[in-house]
Amino acid sequence: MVTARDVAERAGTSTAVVSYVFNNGPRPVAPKTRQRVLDAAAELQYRPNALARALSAGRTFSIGIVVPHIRNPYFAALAEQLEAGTRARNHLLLIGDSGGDSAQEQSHLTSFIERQVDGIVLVSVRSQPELVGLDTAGIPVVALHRMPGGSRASSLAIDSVAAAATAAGHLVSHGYRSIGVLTGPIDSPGTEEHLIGVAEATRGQRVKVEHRTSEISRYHATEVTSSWLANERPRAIYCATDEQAFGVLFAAWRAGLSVPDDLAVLGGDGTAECAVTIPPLSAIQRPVPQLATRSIELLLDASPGDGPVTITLPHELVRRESCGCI
Amino acid sequence: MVTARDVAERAGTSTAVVSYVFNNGPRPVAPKTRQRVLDAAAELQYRPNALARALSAGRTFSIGIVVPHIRNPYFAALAEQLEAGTRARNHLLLIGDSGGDSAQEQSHLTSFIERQVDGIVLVSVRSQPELVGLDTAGIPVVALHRMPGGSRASSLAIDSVAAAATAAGHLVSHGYRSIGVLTGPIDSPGTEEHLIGVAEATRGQRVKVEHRTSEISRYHATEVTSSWLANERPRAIYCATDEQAFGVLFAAWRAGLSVPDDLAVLGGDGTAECAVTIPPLSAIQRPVPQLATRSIELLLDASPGDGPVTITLPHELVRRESCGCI
DNA sequence: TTGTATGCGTTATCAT
DNA sequence: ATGATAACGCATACAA
Repeated sequence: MVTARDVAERAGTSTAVVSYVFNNGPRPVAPKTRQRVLDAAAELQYRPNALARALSAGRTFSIGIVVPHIRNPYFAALAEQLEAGTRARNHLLLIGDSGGDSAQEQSHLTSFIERQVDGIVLVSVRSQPELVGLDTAGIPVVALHRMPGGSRASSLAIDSVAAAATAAGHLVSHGYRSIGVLTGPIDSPGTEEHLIGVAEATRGQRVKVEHRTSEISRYHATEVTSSWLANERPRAIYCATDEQAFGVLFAAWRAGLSVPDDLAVLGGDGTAECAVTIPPLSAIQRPVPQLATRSIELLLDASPGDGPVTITLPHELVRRESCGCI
Repeated sequence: MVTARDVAERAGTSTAVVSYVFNNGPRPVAPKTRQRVLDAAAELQYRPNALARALSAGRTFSIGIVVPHIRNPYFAALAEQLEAGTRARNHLLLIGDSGGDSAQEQSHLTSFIERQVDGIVLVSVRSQPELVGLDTAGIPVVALHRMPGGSRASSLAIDSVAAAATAAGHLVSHGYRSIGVLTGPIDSPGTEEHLIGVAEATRGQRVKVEHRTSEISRYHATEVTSSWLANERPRAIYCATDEQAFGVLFAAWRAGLSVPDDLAVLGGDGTAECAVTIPPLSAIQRPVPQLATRSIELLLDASPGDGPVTITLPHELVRRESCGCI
């Protein structure tokens, strides 16, 4: 490995000057000296050691994100946006996949603490994440869903109750009188909100609501839906996530049902993939770009003093063919 | 931050002993002392600083992967497997998304060098990646596609020529006499091999072969395919990647064409998603688990001395409905 | 078995 | 403007 010392020797100067050159400060360097350093560095292919730099400077220029499943298009989109955003600010994004498992989630968080990330974006599998160690480590956290009161983490999310109400309301306005709701496991973040929202929108509407859960996987959603459709099936299904909606679409096709004529379907994330499903999927759209941008701002621009904040972002209903709109 | 020194003080011992305890060596520690250290560490919620550890030990326990597009299910699957594999070996996986851009790819590689990763898995956007700096940094690299001769990187891949031949041969065996081939950009890794393989399999078969390219994106593939289908369309299309095949499926549906009756489709990755597309997608299947496992072995278990290796893994044709098999 | 002291590569303070 | 040097937190060779 070639170090600042090697560069200094070759340039006939000291390591301090090498550091000044590569950081544009904090001390000025004579143009001639600077050039000698740059030349020496180029010839030696010198790359500053980010570890040493971080150890000395006290920040790593990295942030971490933990998601339940990186193959879920919504989380992949989130990771993609976050990566772009962090890169634009010269930071590295560390991605942790919890596989929907609480212990693995904690293990990633611990790993991030050990690696001294400057901040963490969290999509927890638990509705009441523990966040053990994060506060004592002094690492800021922003969760992309509601957090229980008194939490040390900031929260940046859409209003899931309102979103579910929007979705259910839209299905009702299509005239569908029996609505199915497919969410993730009972204790996963958002499930309760979705149910409340749907209840609100259908109250006094003479609409039958039925609730099912599946893992947040298109494959498991397909399984669950297949048996659902085989019996007394709803006229429309609102899925808490796109991933599950994809599974519903497939199950409907397998069952020989036409979407939206026999069964209307609504997704809950509004990922880009919705535009090319068969048929294109109407969905509640989460503002991924804002989610990413604001997460980064919250993490990187927060003053040490200020506590956790709770921010609600607007959602949108994107109408495509699966609900019967087009 | 709580350091080893804090733990040592509280346990009434030295930092050396704290280190011995946390690393199970290299010196033994008396059970009683050990327990005191463990207790102190627990009470203080001590987490060893991975940066300092890495700086001192000379390895970071991390490996990096650079892929063109993390939202592509094949790369997402790769990342997922790799992450599981590295975690099993107590390493962290750093994921870099090049966005299909050569400069961004290099920028990620540089970032990985600076962060002193122990190894790099590369899926390059270029058929002749430059890998500047990697060799001088002494970081082992394994590419998941063929590399030009004389490269410093190992190569771990299926035989794309044979895979394409398998695919084209299968379509021919279905009796399709006009076959379309949709690959990524001309200079992307594998494109040439695919064309050669298809040519081999169709030689002297009185089969018409037509080649188109698109970005490796389902959306762009949809665009390209739509105009393709509008004119003199092929009876079957073999796509170099699943991502593109998904776009073809959608374009066919949009055009009112039935798959496989009007148009047969074959994918090139064999991701899990193929099982739930409409209709399910037949595809060449890449051995993602082996790709991941062996990459990790190559990077982590290589003796300093041994040079780059070239390994060919077997592929498989998975028959589903899109080609007409079921 | 345990403590002391040095080095890892960088930054930044204090001299010069 | 630049050089010497002390941290940063941990691992380990060397002492005891």
